[in-house]
Amino acid sequence: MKETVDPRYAIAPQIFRALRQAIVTMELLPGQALSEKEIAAAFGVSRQPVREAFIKLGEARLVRILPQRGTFVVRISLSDVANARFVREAVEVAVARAACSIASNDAQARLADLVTAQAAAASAGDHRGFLALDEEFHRTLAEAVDCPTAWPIVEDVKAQMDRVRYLSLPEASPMSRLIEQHGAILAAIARRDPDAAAAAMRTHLSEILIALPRLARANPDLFDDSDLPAHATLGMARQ
Amino acid sequence: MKETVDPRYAIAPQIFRALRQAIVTMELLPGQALSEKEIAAAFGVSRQPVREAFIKLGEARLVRILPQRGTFVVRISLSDVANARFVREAVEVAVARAACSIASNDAQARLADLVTAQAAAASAGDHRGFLALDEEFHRTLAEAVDCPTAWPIVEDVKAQMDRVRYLSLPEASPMSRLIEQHGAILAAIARRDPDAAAAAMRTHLSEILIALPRLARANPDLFDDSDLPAHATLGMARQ
DNA sequence: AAAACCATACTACCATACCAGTTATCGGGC
DNA sequence: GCCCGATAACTGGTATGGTAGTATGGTTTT
Repeated sequence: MKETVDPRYAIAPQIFRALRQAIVTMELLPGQALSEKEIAAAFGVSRQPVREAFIKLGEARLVRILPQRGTFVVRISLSDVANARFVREAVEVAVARAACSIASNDAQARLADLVTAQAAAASAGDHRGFLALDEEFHRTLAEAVDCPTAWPIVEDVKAQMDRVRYLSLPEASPMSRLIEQHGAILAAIARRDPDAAAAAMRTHLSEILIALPRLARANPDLFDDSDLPAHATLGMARQ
Repeated sequence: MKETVDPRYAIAPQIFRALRQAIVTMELLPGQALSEKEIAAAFGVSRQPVREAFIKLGEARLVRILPQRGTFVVRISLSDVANARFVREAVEVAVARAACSIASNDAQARLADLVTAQAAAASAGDHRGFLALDEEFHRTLAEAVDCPTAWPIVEDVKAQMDRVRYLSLPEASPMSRLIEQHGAILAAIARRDPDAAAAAMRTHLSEILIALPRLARANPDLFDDSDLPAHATLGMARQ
C-alpha cells in the first residue's frame, strides 16, 4: 500500500476517510488486522494521526480496537446494519418531511440536477459515480432543510449500509429503481406532501433490506453470524 | 482545578466525559479557553488523551478548535440547539413508535420504575438526580427496542440541549410536567398506540422550546447571536 | 509424545519532544 | 503619544520514545 496525504490539512481526518473508504469498498476485508505502524508507513506519516483515525473508525463500529492486541476490521453485523438503517431512516424521513415545508425552489432544482446526473451515470454504467451522486443527493437534501448537523450523523451510520451496497455491486444493481425513488421523493416535496415524501424516503431506504439476507447467506465469511438478525420490527418500523 | 482519573481504564474518554459535563453544567462558560497543557496538569496526565477528548468535544460542537490558536468553549448556538433537537426528535420518535411493537413487559416495568424514582427525586427537590434519571429513562427506552446504537447518537446531540436545561435549572423547572410526559409515553406504549407514543415523545422533546427564547434574551452573553434562529419549521417539524 | 513454560515480537496506550503557526508584549523610531 | 516591527510566549499538530499487556512459537520438562 502506498497512499498519500496532503500535509497542508490535518492528517488524521484524511487517514480516517481513506481507511473508511477502503473498508466500505471491501478493499480491506473483515478480520484484516490494521497495524498503526504499517498504515503510518504506507501514508508516510507518524503513528499518532493513524491512531486518531482508528479511534473514529472504532466509534463507527467499522473496526474493533483490542488494547495491547490489535485493531481489526469487523465483520458485517446484521444488527449493526439494522440499527444504522433505523437511525438513518428516522433522520432522513424527518428531513424529507421538513423539506416539504421549507425546501427552496433553488434547492429543489439542485436536487433535480443530481437525479439527472445519476441517470447519466447509470446509462454510462458508472456504478462508483452513481453512488457518489446518491450520497450528494442525500447530503444536499439535509442542507436544504437548514439542518447541516444531520448529515454528518447520517454519514456516520451510512457506512454500515454502504459496505453492504458495495458488496452487491458486482451483480446488476437496480440503479434505475433508485433513480425513480429519488424522483418520487422530489415529486412529493415539490407538491408539498409530507406523508408522501416520508413514504418515498422510507421505501428508498428499505431497498437495502431486499438484498441483505441473500448477501449474508452468500458471503457467510464476511458476516457476523453471532448476532441474530435484529428484531424484524427494527427493519420495518412504520411511522 | 484538581480532577482525577482512573488509570486502569482508558484516560481519554474519562477526560471527555468530565469536560463535557463541565461544559453542559455551565461550570465552563462559553468563551472559556481550554488549554491542553493546563487540563493535562489538572488531571495529572499527559497532553495526548486531553487532545483526544478535545477532538470529540469539537465534533459535538461544544468547543471550537482553532489550530495553533486555542480551543474554546462555544457559545450556545440557537441553530445548533435546533438542529440537535431535530435529530433527537427524529430518532426518539422512531424509538417510541418501535417500542409500541416490541417493548417487553420487563422493559416497561423498568421504565415505570424510573418514572417513580423521578417522582421521588422531584419531591426531594433533587434536580441533579432528576436529570440523571431522565437520561436513564431515554437510554433504557432505546435499549428496549434493540437499538443500542441509537443512544450514543442521541447522547451526543443531547449535550447541546442539556446546556440549555442546566441554564434553566435555577428557576423553578416543571419537573412534574416532565414526569407526566414520561408517563404519557409509557401509557401509549403500554396500549400499543404508536401515534400516541410519537405525539407524546414529540411533546416531551419540544418542552425545551418554551424556555429557550426567554433564556437567550436573558443571557445574551452565553448565546451566539450571529446565527438567526433556525427556520421555525425545524423546531416544529410535524411528521 | 504431550504439556507447560519462557523468550520474543508484536500490540495499543500514554508520555515526551519537536515543529509550525498565532498572538501578545515590549522596545524603538517617528 | 502613537504606530510599527522584532521577539518571546503561547497554541495545537505531529513525531518519537517508553511501558505494560498479549499472542506465538520454540524449548524444556514430565
